[in-house]
Amino acid sequence: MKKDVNLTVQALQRMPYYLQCLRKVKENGIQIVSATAIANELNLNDVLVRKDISMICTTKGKPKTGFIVDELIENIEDYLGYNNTMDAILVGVGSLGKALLGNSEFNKFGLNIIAAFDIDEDIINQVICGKKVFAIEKLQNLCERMHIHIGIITVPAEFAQEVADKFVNSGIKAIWNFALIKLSVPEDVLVQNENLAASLAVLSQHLRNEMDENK
Amino acid sequence: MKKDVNLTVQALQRMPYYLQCLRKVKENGIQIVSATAIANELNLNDVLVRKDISMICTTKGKPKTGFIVDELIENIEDYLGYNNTMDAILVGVGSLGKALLGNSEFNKFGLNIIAAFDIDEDIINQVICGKKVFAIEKLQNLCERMHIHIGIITVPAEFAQEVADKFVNSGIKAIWNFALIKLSVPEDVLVQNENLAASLAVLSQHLRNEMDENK
DNA sequence: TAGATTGTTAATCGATTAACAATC
DNA sequence: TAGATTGTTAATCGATTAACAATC
Repeated sequence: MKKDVNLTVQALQRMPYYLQCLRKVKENGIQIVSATAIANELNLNDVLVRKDISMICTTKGKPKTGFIVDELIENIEDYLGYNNTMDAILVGVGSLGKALLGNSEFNKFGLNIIAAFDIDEDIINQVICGKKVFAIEKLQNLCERMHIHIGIITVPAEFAQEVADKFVNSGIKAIWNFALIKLSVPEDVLVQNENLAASLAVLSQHLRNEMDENK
Repeated sequence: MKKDVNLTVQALQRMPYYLQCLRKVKENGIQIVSATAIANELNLNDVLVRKDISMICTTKGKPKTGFIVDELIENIEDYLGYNNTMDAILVGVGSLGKALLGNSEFNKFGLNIIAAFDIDEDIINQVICGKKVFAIEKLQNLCERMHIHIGIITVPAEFAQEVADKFVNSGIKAIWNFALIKLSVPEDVLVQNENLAASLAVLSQHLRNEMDENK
């Protein structure tokens, strides 16, 4: 049974950490855990954890004892869709694209990349990590035929919008964008940006502060 | 000349987008741009853009005209440290690690990965994308000798804490963590998590909403 | 001058945290 | 019962947005 609510992006992003924490707890043979314990482990506020849990879990906690670990795990996995995989395609078989194709971990997170696309004749028709690379022209047909709704963009920034347009025309509703560019898409299509440059900016600022302090 | 302030993480993460936008504007031969124009392009509030700019730029905008594109670009690049590279090392030469080693784009963002480490005998001493792979035992010595302050973790989650501990002992002050685990480190060390599972969670929730609507 | 844009101050909005009664 | 934990309501906090005078 899955709760039909929407979490804020912040709450959603905490979920994988809860899951990681709960699995560790379970490995240690513990069957019941309090929100307070989870909060301490992850450096979060305990009320926040309780609220997040109550948003998506059908289970209620018991005062004094806490929550049943197994039930929490199942509820979160259900909510995150880890138990029924989503099929996706990937465009741009460069070094990053290859890495994503080869990342078997994604299956654990409910993502299954079924095929890749590129414009480079040398790569087309190759099989990389068990996934075939097709010519970009075949994208629309394959997406429609296979009812694919997730597209991953790992092409250079200058081609990303072009790929996004193709995605939209092919019925894709969610785009995982690794190119550093703001894509414009219709309202019902979600773009999740994986912005490595932004992460680097955060690192860089911290490092500069550290260096300044030690001067 | 660089302003010595700290931006919020949110503001910091907008910077690479401003930069991308400004470079595009410059390519079109435009020399002066208004905050309003940038805001429209990136779907942001114009006051927010103005505030972000005023935080890190030494240039002031001129009423009615706007800001000088070249000056904005230079200020942002300076602030983000794109003009003086930071040296970094990477641990875990799996598919993701290889992809990061091979990503020549990082140099543009001021990051220079100078060496990699692994425990796999078959990989040690290999040269991947021009970067040599060393045995993990050599990490501390190399970091101290070369004054490295940035470490990248691309090992499986169960080994990540161990690597982080080694980093801390070797004088690393900023960790870019691709493993899905909350690392515990001293207060002065920053951990920037690249949480691909969290991104997938966002995609998954949106997709479920879309599917439900079309039922 | 008129109008567009800047930059500051105040208001809003939403997420997180604090306080506290209810429960086992 | 006493004490720990839950879950709700109110307060806080910080980021974003609105309002508006200053400027070219």
